[in-house]
Amino acid sequence: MKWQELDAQPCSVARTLSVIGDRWTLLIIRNAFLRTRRFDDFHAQLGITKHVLSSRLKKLVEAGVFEKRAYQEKPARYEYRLTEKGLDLYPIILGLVGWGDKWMDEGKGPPVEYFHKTCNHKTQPTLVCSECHEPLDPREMMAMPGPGLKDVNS
Amino acid sequence: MKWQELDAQPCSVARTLSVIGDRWTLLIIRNAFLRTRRFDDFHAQLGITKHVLSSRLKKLVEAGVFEKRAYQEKPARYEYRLTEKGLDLYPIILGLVGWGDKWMDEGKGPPVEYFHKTCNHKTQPTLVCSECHEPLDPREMMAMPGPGLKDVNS
DNA sequence: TCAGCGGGTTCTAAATTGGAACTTAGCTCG
DNA sequence: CGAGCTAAGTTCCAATTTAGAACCCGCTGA
Repeated sequence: MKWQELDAQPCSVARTLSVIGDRWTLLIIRNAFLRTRRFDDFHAQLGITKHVLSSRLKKLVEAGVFEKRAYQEKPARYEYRLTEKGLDLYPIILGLVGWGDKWMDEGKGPPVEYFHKTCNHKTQPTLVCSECHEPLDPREMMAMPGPGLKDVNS
Repeated sequence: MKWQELDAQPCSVARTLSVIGDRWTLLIIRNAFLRTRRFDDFHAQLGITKHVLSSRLKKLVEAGVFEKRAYQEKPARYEYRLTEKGLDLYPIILGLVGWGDKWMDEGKGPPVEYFHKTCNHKTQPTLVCSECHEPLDPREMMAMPGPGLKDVNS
């Protein structure tokens, strides 16, 4: 399977990965959540080559994750801002953070901690069931074909 | 920055991506959660080349995400099972599913739905604050340096 | 004894990445 | 006036990674 065929699969994981599933993209998005917006800042902070950065930003703008907007004219300068669709990637970033904190911290504790301004506490983001609000365990979940699969295996 | 330097960064996102952050790895893990365990099954289901599959499985076993165990001898046959560390990736997979369901469903509805056996309901996994149990919004969160960062910027 | 299976390895060609140099347009300093 | 600086890229070549197919090995069942 080629990379471009990925978004045609009837699987939300594959479709999501077709947008954000490469080496650099999630690091770019991580920095965007830390308020980085400019080409050169991404370049300097990430150590990514300009070539690759340029192509990823283009792809993410096309995908609707970033919006490219001029923050000045003369000379024209642009910034990249997360759209609503991009902001919705936050749970994925926090999922990555949570796993890294738990399994890759080298015994030193988490490098970054999160504070929830709404309730004024340090928070440990947790994935729960929308119905019973209990934390989810993979062994207690069952995957079933949904409506988006209907016409595929008919 | 090279791929191998990624896990040395004082960032849990980077460290997590050093393990699961490439094209195929998350698809392999997705299928593992759907109970795929054998080399040839991964190969057939994913359309991944054997070369890449072999190298990814090796890497994931080294990282402690999968455990390689013989399920028969004569001839020796192996299966790959998620460890506790691997099972802990579930929130990330569900995060990817959730985003794909919301933004990439092509108007047809989700291809796969999840049923929570504990409470007997179809569920929409949700990321909430561990303290106030409200869903998290990136605009209401603040990232702060944690203990794992101390010695780096001293 | 020979076809088939599970679980790989090896090979070559094509695509992607890294790294450095170059471009473009408008400042700003002397 | 011209030299150098800045932001945001593009172009080029070499090195790495991937795709795809072929091959291998130990064992089995017919």
